[in-house]
Amino acid sequence: MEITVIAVKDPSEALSTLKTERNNIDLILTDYYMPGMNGLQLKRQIDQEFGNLPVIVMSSDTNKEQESLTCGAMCFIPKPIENDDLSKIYQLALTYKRNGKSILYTENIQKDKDVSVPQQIQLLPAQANVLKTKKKKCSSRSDPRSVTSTNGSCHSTDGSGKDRKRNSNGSSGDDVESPPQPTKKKSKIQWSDDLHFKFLQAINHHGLDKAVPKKILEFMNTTPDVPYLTRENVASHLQKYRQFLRKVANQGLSVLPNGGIDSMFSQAHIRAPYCSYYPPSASWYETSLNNRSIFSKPRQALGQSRLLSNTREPVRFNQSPYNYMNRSSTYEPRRIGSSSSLPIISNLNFSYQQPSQNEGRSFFEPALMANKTGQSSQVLEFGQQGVSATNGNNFNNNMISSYGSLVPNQLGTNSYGSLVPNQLGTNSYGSLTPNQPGLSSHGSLITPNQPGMSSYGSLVTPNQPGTSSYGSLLTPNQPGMSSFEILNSSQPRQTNHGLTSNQLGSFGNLTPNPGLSSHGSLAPNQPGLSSYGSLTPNQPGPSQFSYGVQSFLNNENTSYQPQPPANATTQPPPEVPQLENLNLYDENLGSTNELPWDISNFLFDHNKQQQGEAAPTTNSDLPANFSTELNQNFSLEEDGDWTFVNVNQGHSNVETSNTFAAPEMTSSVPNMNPKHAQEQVDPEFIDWALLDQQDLVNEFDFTNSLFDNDMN
DNA sequence: CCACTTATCT
DNA sequence: GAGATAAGTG
Repeated sequence: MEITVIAVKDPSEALSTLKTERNNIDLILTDYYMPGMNGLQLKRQIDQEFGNLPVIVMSSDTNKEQESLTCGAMCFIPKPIENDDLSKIYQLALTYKRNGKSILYTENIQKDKDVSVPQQIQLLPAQANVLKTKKKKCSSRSDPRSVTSTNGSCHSTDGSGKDRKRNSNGSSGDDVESPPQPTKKKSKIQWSDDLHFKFLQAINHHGLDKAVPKKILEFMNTTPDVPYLTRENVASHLQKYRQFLRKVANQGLSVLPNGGIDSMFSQAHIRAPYCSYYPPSASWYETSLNNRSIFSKPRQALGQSRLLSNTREPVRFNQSPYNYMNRSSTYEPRRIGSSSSLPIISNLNFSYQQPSQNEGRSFFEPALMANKTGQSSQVLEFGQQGVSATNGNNFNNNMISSYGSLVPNQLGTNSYGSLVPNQLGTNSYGSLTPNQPGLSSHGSLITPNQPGMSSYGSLVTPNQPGTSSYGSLLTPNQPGMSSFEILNSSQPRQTNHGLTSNQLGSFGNLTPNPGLSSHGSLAPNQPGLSSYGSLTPNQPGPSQFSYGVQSFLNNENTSYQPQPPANATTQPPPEVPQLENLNLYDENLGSTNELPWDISNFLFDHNKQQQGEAAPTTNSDLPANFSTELNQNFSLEEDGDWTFVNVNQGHSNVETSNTFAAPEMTSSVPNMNPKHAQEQVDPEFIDWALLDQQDLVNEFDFTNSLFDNDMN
């Protein structure tokens, strides 16, 4: 039999030749490296356009052998080609020609004793699989060559097996003639983080609902270095991924080991690349909200700060107990990081040399700080933006959690506050370095989190489309997402609980937000708006009122009595802010005036007497069993290294002369949800500001006192 | 038949 | 448990 060789100069010509000569071509011999596309890409293209044709890949780069075989090359021939090889290629071609250019060449070759396969030429296991597939499908295609003589019979399952799954032992009469197994086992696709990341990118690109295997595969193939994947590979992975999402959606973060992120710590890490995507489930979302005081104070929780400060102010870590005014954050059972136990200290990998006495605290001594202060660094506190703003020292709270290893964490373990990159496959908490693709980022400093990931408290982390942003500093989150505690502005139509102005309701921002009410912002809000507990006076304007502005810029009187604009004719009467003014945006509910969180966790009655009346003199204090309760909450041993402190022990009123008197405590908890029964609470008597001011009480001194007391 | 999802197997 | 593969579906 005669064999004709058609030589072409490049892949595109090969393809065009195939178009016209498809029926006359039985075997393709290609180089690996070629202009335009490599040999495997060419093969892929051929597969798509012309069906399976045996392709032999040649290259001097023997590193490409494995890839070639994995990608379905018939065999790989290292260059330089030897005479021997040529003859074998010839034999192969001849064999195929003889048997028709069906894909079913594998067994034929092996049967054909004449044909000896060169050593480097390894039969691709996949061929056997293709063979099986073809068999099962009982092809009725008209092309006679698609069915070989050796395997012409279609073993129909005659419909009876329709509702039956396959047997565990597939040999029950299935294979009329089971093909010889290839010598090499088909290698499994390893969904590495990198690969999964690309998978996520594809999902992201198409949208989760529209991402189907084929589209995903196409998208992934646009990026170089993606190993050859079949649609089935992707489909399988997609199935697993969806299973994961479902699980997370159903259970929220409880899907994580032992019910919380911090428990992951002791788990070392979450396995499975699937774990790198947390859809903002309802509970998670709610949890986030619960974590913030609507009243005031840019503060605790995610979203840090220090890097924005050019001061040398020592970094302070974890002011969690300080957060006592925000009961919901510490008592909130589902709050991220507080839901179960704290990390086990023995898991921490500190590598820290204690500095000499006069070295002072530095950014690099998180471990020491944590231990010395007893401020048991909590995972939940990934990098705060601190309330030290009250002292004009903005951003000097911790931005990394207190588990600040100075050495790289171990492979496969999560990274908390490390200064070095965490390892592949691990999540990153408060690290200074970027986390790895496909992983969530919690409080990292310079961690651009990856697509498909939510961003928690990262510093310069532009989070990706379709993800929510929690507490990031420079993180413009994407349209349609809510933004919590971020530093810069979020996108329109979002609620922003952050540091910068957003378009909608603003809580605890550092900058003014236009057009909306402002709670606890550090900067004045815009004219015509109400202001709650901001640090600066809100703007003069007709319908604004400012509650409890703890301004260090202006005197407090004016903070309660903002000056009308020059062109104002009359001073507007004070106006009690209404919750209706809040323009909350909930991802699920859309715009809503209803507070989406349960405020019953707030234990204090924030009513105060009346506007202008003398403030109550009772300092609010923590419940007597507060620390104990917390420690129990977190399964801490009372006398262990990890303990909560009662923050009120930390400072004295002398140091904090600007301490505001606490509101009178009553047993009633005001129901601040207007849609619920409001009962007898006169809105005019609600002074939200007091809470703020209590909250904002000289944190600087407080922190110092902690350090001073505890470091000796 | 194809591509997708789901079920099952390895 | 990850990934492959068969079965079911439109």
